[in-house]
Amino acid sequence: MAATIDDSYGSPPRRPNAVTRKLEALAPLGPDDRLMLDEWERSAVMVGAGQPLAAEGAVPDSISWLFEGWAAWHKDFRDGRRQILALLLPGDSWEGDPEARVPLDHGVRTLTRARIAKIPREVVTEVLRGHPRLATALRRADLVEQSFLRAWMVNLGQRPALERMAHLICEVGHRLGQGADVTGDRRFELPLTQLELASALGLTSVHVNRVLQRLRSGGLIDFRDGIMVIHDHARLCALADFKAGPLA
Amino acid sequence: MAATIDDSYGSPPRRPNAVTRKLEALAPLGPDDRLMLDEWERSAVMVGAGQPLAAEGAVPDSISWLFEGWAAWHKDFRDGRRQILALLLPGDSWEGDPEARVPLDHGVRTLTRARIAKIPREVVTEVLRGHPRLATALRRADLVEQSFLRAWMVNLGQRPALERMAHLICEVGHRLGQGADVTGDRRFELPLTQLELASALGLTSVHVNRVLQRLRSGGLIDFRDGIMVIHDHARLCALADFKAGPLA
DNA sequence: CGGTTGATTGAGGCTGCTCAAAAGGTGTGG
DNA sequence: CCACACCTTTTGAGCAGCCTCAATCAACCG
Repeated sequence: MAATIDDSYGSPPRRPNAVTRKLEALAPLGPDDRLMLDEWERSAVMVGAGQPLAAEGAVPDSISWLFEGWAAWHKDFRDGRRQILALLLPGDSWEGDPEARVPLDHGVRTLTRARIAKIPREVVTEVLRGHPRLATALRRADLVEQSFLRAWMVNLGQRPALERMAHLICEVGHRLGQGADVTGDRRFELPLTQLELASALGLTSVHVNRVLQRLRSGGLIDFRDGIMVIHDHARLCALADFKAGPLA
Repeated sequence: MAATIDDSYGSPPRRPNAVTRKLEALAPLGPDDRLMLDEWERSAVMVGAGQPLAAEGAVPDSISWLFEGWAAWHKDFRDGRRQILALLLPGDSWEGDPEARVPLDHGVRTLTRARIAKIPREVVTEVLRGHPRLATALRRADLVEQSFLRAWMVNLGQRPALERMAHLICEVGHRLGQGADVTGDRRFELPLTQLELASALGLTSVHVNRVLQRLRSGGLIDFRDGIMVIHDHARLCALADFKAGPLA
């Protein structure tokens, strides 16, 4: 299952890992940078689905990279409700601040099985000193992430459910599919239950279900067994008012 | 009008400017740091209410500090709708990235008359090199801001209108009133129209009006002529499920 | 004094929620 | 191999929070 996440677009074997691919899209890297990332990848461990990676209130002492699988930032309420603040896709990192020792105000947990490298803060700081291009790429990655957060906020604040869902699908498709072929259907794994989608969108799972059916019957998408197929990308983006950021 | 914003708690004259006050609350500053901030303040200019400070798509070449008055990040829609993403209060800054030249994905505009210092990026970078405590304070300020953004997102995604409004009031009161006396009413300027509140909360101005009336008739607050009075702070925070962040 | 902006109120309707139940899938134990 | 529990998806009925449209009123301003 998890192994197919990175390969849903049918690329050649032996390609660089997800982190390298993501960062290379943001800033040119040198061979030394790539070797460093490969070394980090070697320290990655496998974690099951639904595992907490960081609890609200914890003081992070490391930065983690997601080499494979999905995770999410979230805030939980006493009554069981949950808001997903951001999705973490292969290549993403979290616990981003390299210096200030501040407790987290949100939790992080895996959504699928995931391969994760946890690098102590000091090591990252030291490595970045000797790898300026890597540092630039990471800074840009942070900007991109914040840009997604703002778009997500607009989504929650301003869009009705149908468009909100369409926007999430466009965002994920865009983040995953930088190398997608534009003709024909786009297809990717979206390993979220309807309940998790609801937590991300600020809706109930019942309503998510009905919204997905409307998108399906409109011929825009298909979503079954964790596979999202976009039939009409142009119309979906128009509906969602989706605009790709300047960097991402 | 604007001159009273900083003085609504009736403090002695000649106290440090808003930026210094905010940063000192986050990390200890030295006399040299304070002098630097005073120097920056001297370069501040007055800007009218409702003026754009940065347009979506612009590539920022400076970092700006708000010494007096209010401003907001926002995203506009074609149809005239607007989402306010964050409020900027006296002491806050924006266009925060010191390096990457990335176009803004949101606009910034004043909500009131405001006094603003615009410092070129290179100057800031150079100054921070020689003022490590200032650099620490600014990094922490950035963390606090991101924490507010996440809380705002939860607000938009999960809370019904009444609680959403209560949460915004608590947040603003908290950010403004670090030195407030806790007994009796809390009172501060909230120079937003109901339409602007609606843009911040993802509601219509009509509904904002009704929600304010409910809070008023419940004895929780009073809001007239841009002055917010909190009668029952404990109940308001409980209603809003407001928790102050670890730093702020 | 007319024009504009913001606050307020009312009527009516739709979106999205709550409550409830059933169906399909999957893993577990007997 | 079946029974059972559990999770996810799906469907229905009814309700209410919030929106839309519209009009009125107060305050300010040229």
